[in-house]
Amino acid sequence: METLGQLLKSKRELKGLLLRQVAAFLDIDQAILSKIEKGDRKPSKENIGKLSEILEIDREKLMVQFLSEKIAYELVDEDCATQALKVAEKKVKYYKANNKK
Amino acid sequence: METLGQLLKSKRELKGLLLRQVAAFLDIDQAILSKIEKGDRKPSKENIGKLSEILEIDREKLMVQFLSEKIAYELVDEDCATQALKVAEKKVKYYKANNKK
DNA sequence: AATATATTTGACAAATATTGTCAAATACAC
DNA sequence: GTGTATTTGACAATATTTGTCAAATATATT
Repeated sequence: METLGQLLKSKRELKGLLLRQVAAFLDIDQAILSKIEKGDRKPSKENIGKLSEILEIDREKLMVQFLSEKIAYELVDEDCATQALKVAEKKVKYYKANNKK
Repeated sequence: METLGQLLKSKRELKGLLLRQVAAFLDIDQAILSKIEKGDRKPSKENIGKLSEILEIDREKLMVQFLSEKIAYELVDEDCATQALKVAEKKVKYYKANNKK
């Protein structure tokens, strides 16, 4: 299963861009971008936006990758992970329906 | 929709326990427990275990409440929340199937 | 193999966030 | 009113995240 980092790296290489170049565009140190690709650091939301631009990846697709990976990582050690996700889905729907502001 | 804090508070009151008593059992300051019930602070995993004991709530039920609330809170502002949850579910299943160790 | 360039890694500091402690403020019962 | 329970906010102590940098490693070119 492809990780966010792997996706970013393969797209970057496809475009023939260097870490240095992409990092400059994101305005971060290239060490951080390297770690993001390696999965050692999480990108910020701002990073995601910029990455979707420069690598021409659909923003929403990237965001889903990012969020789902974060959540899955948080839950991987929990026995009741799947159940928690189902309940979370209900809660999100409930909040969104009611808490509009 | 009932929050984790509301569940904890109603169970505590049902048992006629004071914040002070429950907090002592959890070995935390009662101010923290009050905030947990109010939803201002998150309980630790250890807290959850102790709470399930003293309030006689099924541990897994409490854990699901806790985790799902945390996740829902993280996602509530995201447009693609539901999609992210579905992908997260796949990832969790994938990790669990493969990463056994 | 030697050089040049790209990437990765680790150590560390700076900035943020979380957590615990305490006392004062508020609410509630009698 | 008094007494007790709960809530709140300020603050310190801790832990986590984030950024910076240089050295180590890998990769490509000649």
